[in-house]
Order: sequence, then C-alpha cells, then structure tokens
Amino acid sequence: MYGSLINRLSSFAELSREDTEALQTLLRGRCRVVDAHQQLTNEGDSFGTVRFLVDGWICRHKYLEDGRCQILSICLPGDLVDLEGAFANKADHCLRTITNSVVVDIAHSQVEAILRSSPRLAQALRCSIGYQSAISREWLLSLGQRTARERCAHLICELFWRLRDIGLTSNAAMDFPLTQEEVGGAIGVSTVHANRVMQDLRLAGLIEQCGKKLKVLDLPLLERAALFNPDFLHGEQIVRSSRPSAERDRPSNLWWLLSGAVASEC
Amino acid sequence: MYGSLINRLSSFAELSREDTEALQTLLRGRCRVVDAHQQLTNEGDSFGTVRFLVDGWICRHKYLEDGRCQILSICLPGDLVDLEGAFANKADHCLRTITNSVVVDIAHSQVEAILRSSPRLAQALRCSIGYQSAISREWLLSLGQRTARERCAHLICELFWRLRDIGLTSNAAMDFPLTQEEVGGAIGVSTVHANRVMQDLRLAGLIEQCGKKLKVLDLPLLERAALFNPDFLHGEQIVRSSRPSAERDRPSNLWWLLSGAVASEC
DNA sequence: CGTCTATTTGAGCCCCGTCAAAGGCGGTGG
DNA sequence: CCACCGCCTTTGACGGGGCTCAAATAGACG
Repeated sequence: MYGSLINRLSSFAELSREDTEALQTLLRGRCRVVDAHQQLTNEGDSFGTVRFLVDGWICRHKYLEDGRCQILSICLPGDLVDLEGAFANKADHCLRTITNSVVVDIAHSQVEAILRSSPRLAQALRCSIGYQSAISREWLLSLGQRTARERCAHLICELFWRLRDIGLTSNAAMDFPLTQEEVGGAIGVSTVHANRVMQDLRLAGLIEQCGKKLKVLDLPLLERAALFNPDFLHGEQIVRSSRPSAERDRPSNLWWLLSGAVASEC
Repeated sequence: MYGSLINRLSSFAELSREDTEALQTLLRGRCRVVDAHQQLTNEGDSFGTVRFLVDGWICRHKYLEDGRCQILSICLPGDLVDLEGAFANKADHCLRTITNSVVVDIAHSQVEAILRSSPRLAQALRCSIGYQSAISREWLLSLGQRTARERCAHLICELFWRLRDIGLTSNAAMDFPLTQEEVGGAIGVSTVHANRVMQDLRLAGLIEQCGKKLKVLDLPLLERAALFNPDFLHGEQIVRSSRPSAERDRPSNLWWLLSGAVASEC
C-alpha cells in the first residue's frame, strides 16, 4: 500500500527498518480516498496539515482572474504535497486530483514527532523539497524557451523518469491519466494544440498511447526532442551514491543553519 | 550601506536593535563589489556559502543545450540569493549580475551563529524563502498563460512593488537596468518582441522610460494590463500585521518540524 | 570622433489560438 | 443488449501573436 511512498523517500536517504515501520504506523488507518477531479485545496486556504500523496496523481494549479489556468506541477505517489506550508501560511494556488487518489493528512505535531526520531527521514524530506524546486525551475525553462512540441516531450520524459524512480513503470510503459486539456494546462498551450503535438509525437514514432496508458517507443529520441537532461531529476540521488554516508548525513548547507536557529528557541 | 537589506528583512519579521546590529557586524568588511554582467555562479557549482545581495540587481538563469536561456528570477537588494543551498548540493542554474552589485558571501557556520542568536532573523529567512517561491509560481503562471504584453506589464509591476517594499522607489519612479534582451529572457520572448511590447506600454501611456529609469504613469491601468494581483507579493507581510507577535513567532508549520528533527541530532 | 552595444523598424513567415463541428468511447439507464 | 449522453479526441479553416533576418538609428564610452 505504501510502497511508492517508501520507494520515493528511500531514493533520497537510506531509510532504516525503523524508519519505514514508523512511517507505516503513522500512515496506517489515516488514508483518505479521493475521487478524480476533486478540488483538494483552494487559493487562500491555510496550511493546517502536511499531506502525503500515497497513491494517484494530483496537480497544483493557479488561476488568472479571467479564468486562464496554469498547472504548476504534477504530484506523483510518494510526493509531499504541501511543502509550501513550511514557508507560507496561506496557499496562493489550488490542488486538484487527476486520478482517484489516496492522501494522508498529518498534523504537524505528528510529523514533528516522527522526524525527531529519524534524521534520515528529515534528510529525505529536505531532498524532496530540493527535488521539487528543481522541477519547477525546469518548468520555467520549458515554458519560457521550449516550443510546444519540446515541452510536451519534456513533460512525458519527466513523468516517465519520475515514475520509473518509484517503480511505477514496466519497461517502457506507464500510466498517463492526463487529458489533453490537462497536458495543455501544464505546458501552456491550448487543448487543441496539445492534441496536435501529442499526435505529432505519436506519428514520429516516439510514443504510443492506448487509453490511459503511454508507451515510450524511443526514449533517446524522445529525450532529444525534449532537450531533456536526465540529470536534473537526480541531483539528490547522485549526491547520495557518490558520497560516504557519514558525510552525507552532515551536509554543509543552509538547512542545518536555519534549523539550528529555530531549535535554539525550543 | 545595508539599508535595503535591513529593510527587506524587516518586512518579514520585527527585527530588534540587536538583530540589525548583529547583521551589520556580520556584513561589515565582507562586502564584495562585482561589476555588471559578471557570471557569479555556473551550473554544477556547489553551494559553499550563503550569499546576500546587499546592493544591485542579479538574475538567476538556466540554459538549454542549444543556447536558449531563460531568466528564472531577478534578485533585488536584500534578497538571499543562494536559498537553494539549503535543499541541494549543486546548482542547476547560473547567477549573473545585471548591475554593479555588492554581495556578501558568508560561511555557513557564521550564518548559523547569527541565526542561533535570533529567532526573528530565522523567521525573516523563512519568509524570504516563501516569498521567492511565490514569485516563482507567479512566473510559471505568467509564462504559461499571460500574453507577452501582460507578462511584460506584470514584470514591471512585480519589480515596482518589490522595490517599493524596500524603499527604492521615489513616487512612481524606479531604477530599471534591464536591457530589452534581459526583459525578453525573463518573459520568454525574443529581444525584438520585448522591444515592441515595451514600446506598446509606453505608447499606451502606462510607463515612461528614460535611460535606466522607469516611471509608472498609471499604476492601476498597468496592473490591469498585467492581470496583476498585488496580494501575491505580500502574503507574508499580511500575516505579519494581522497577527499578534507571540503567535507569529510560533508558526505551526513544517519549518519547525523539520528543524526540530535535524536539531535532535546536534 | 569612432566603436560597441542597445534600441528601433520593416517584411515575411510560421507557430499556435480560436471557433466550429465531427467522430470516438465509456457509462448509465431502460 | 441497445440507445443515449457526456466527455474527450480529432480535424479543418482562419487569424493573429510572436519569431527571424536584416538593416538603420541612437546612446554610451573612451
């Protein structure tokens, strides 16, 4: 049940048996099932809890006053959804399920308890924040500089790698529950144009779609069409595997400093 | 000398006399002057220090392999530039000065010391992170949904409000050192089109430019042309003024929790 | 006063948005 | 099992926003 969540966090830090068990205890019985296409959060809501996405796809999006809507990011199983809660009090954007989803809302005090008990989980969450902001920067680059075709290819590459990292691909096949309207909202083009671009990628033999499934027929070519740099998703993991454990647990970065400052008040 | 920095941080938390003095002591004699258009950081650099922008304008930007380049954000005096250092080990983007600038590189240990001494400074930095990611989300919305004219107007509004918040406007006038190439890089259009759009705003009587100065002739109209929502920049400040101090200093959010977890290791 | 950079202007083209309508496909009810 | 309905996908035509190439003008600086 929590496999993808554990997988995701494990890719950021080597979780011990106690860590995963503590996580499972925390989540057990708290899961909430939400139907597809449900609004989870609205602009102006305050962050009361931390939210884990255990299963399903969710998107964060933001409206212009005239109704235009941009998807800011797509959350996959294992993602921590309300990271902004750490740095702001009110949401400036919305949250909506794409598929049927399983989410867990956890009171801050409980996350606090479990994080206190495991520096490795704290490390995993820290990496998760860095990971998601790296993706945001890549989306800025996409929306500003890539063509619609490149953006679409890039989105598919990103989702493919992210799903692969959490074990949700089988060979070259993956779930792809996004409607073309959602693809358009993510890559900043109209629904009609999203359709034409997806068609183009199919006709070029790069991908194949059947229902809500997508198969990557030629990953190298797709990545070339996307100007995709696979490293951008794996900055954290790379660090993980290239450094001895002791050093990795004591990163010389701001996180520690700011943490220390706050901790001094306790 | 450090006025804008103190101003900026003061807008996020009520700094005491000791806080500002400690900041000044930390910065005194460490300032480094950098010419305009200098590369400060390259992709792949590791984050060794925390960096404050004391004076000047800096931009963060990211390249596509074929040379296309998108500006991710613009840093103004008082901004903390290397926030990513808290969440990643290597930079996935670059840093370049727009104007002559004054920056301070501070070793992590020293920031740690000063933050330990002041929870209010830690609060200010936390808000700074939230502030900057709110701006990033707005840029995503801009690049994805606004037209070039709206994006350009929005950029000007954003910079105007941000400069005003740190006391760097006089009435409706502000510095505007961006070349049209940089404007284009920020709003995701070609230099030529950035020129036409700026001209359009001038002809519409919304702004006036003279050298590196820009005057907002009709702020309400400019904001309408930008679909600008002034709240988006002031989420943190609003919280600040609408809550009693005691409660504000003890935000019930993730920041504390993650901090606590790391602190438990010390 | 010459040089370099930034701004401006024009022409032509193509990417992509809009509008409109025609399939496809799954689900629901009879 | 079929008919119907709503949602999603697909297709076409047309117009406009924005890109490219190219060249002229204006400023900044030594």
